Amino acid sequence: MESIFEKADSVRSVEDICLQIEAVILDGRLKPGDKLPSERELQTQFGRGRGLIREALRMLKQKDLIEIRKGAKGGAYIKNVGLSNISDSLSLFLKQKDIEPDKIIEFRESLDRTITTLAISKGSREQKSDLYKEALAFYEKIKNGMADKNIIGETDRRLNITLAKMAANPLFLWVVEAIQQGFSSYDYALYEEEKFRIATAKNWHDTAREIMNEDPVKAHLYISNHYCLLMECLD
Amino acid sequence: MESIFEKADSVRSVEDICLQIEAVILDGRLKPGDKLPSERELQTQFGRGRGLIREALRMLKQKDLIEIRKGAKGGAYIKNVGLSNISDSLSLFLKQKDIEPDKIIEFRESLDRTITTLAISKGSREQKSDLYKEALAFYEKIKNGMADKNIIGETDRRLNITLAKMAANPLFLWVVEAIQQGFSSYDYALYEEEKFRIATAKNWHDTAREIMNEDPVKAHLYISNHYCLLMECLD
DNA sequence: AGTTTTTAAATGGTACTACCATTTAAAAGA
DNA sequence: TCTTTTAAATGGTAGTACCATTTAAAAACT
Repeated sequence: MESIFEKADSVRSVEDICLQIEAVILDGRLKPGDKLPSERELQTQFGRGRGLIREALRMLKQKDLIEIRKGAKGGAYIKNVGLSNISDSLSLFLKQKDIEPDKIIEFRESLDRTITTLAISKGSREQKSDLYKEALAFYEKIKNGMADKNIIGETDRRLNITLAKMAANPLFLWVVEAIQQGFSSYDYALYEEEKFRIATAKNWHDTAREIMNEDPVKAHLYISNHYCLLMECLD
Repeated sequence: MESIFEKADSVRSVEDICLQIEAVILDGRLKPGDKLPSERELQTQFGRGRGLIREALRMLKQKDLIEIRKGAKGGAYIKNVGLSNISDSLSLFLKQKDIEPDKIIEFRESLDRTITTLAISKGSREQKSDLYKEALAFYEKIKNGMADKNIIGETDRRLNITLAKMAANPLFLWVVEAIQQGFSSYDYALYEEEKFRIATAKNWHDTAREIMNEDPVKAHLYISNHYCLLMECLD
């Protein structure tokens, strides 16, 4: 079989193996969905033992670059680079640093304001009305007593993602996703008591409406209100 | 020796080992600087082969939770959680997604504006005047023909970090550091030609002055100007 | 006694072999 | 043709042996 890799450096073997594999992924020689050679084949291509190959694959998996399947037709498959590992690291970072809730709220609020502004100026009419419909449905459900926390949390999350997508800039989407994984716990608190649950859902509805109306000032007011609620709720 | 770990789950061994080790780090049973038992000792504590232990340690190293040293007194030492792996993942993400420069600029501009606003309202007098002094010195040096690109880049980077610290919120600092690692290249472009180099340094000086004067509106103007220069420069 | 050199122990780095578990696809059987 | 069985490919795990590096203790030398 044709070898796509070179013999690995004798010191820092694992790093070298990782870099070579990363390279073929990044420069497009292997695309998402493609399969790397089997461990035993890589063993011969890199001229290194299987243990080192496995260590390298673990690192790439941790970086979320590959996915490993068992059995025949198994092996390391190239993934679409996602954000899970970043989010993972971030939540680790936040846990260890023990960051205060009000700092998180401050950050998220400013992020939301920026994203909202962008969403209003860049989002399409259709996106805006879709967002509004989703927020309205959410509000209605909550008003009618729907209270499954998992579903509520998931919907809240999806609304945030939808909004971030409207900003038409993947970097904002990245931060939102990273942050969201780190603090779903806080938002869940907001949906614990009925009082906050309804107020928050109504607030989402109001925000989405103002985004549809393309009124950034009012939208920002509702966003502030959202985080006031959250602050109040956390006491 | 007293065992701090339990026998690992027989399926998903590596993940289980990782989780157990992460746990003792996160709940403080082991602090930065402490050493994990040797691979051979972990082998017996987890009741698994050495290969699996090594795979788990690789993952933790990739997460930047531990540092591995060779020789006697070697082993896995707990690290202070940093941002290197996050920045790493981010630049990987950006490379693969091939994000357009103007999206990056848009993101950074809005980030800078927010940070500046916060810096003005939260930063101490002393921090503000320090920032100004640093920006002034930077401007003077560049005017007088100092042109070492490495030093210039480093100074620009430090100014950004200083500003981010004034915002008194570690999350902003995190994003700035992560972004900076990903795109130092763009900023370097700005300091290539003398025309842009001087204009940019002057702009930094103006921005810092307005921050010291606590005038967010003017400061924002200069920030916009900075990114206009960058856009212009990239053509 | 003090300094340098040598040695030994601890530990991570690597290779190799053997076998198990899972998955897929081909072969055999109904 | 459909179902069952079998075999091959591949990742998962264990274990052993040996190398390379680092540290600290022991020995040798002034």
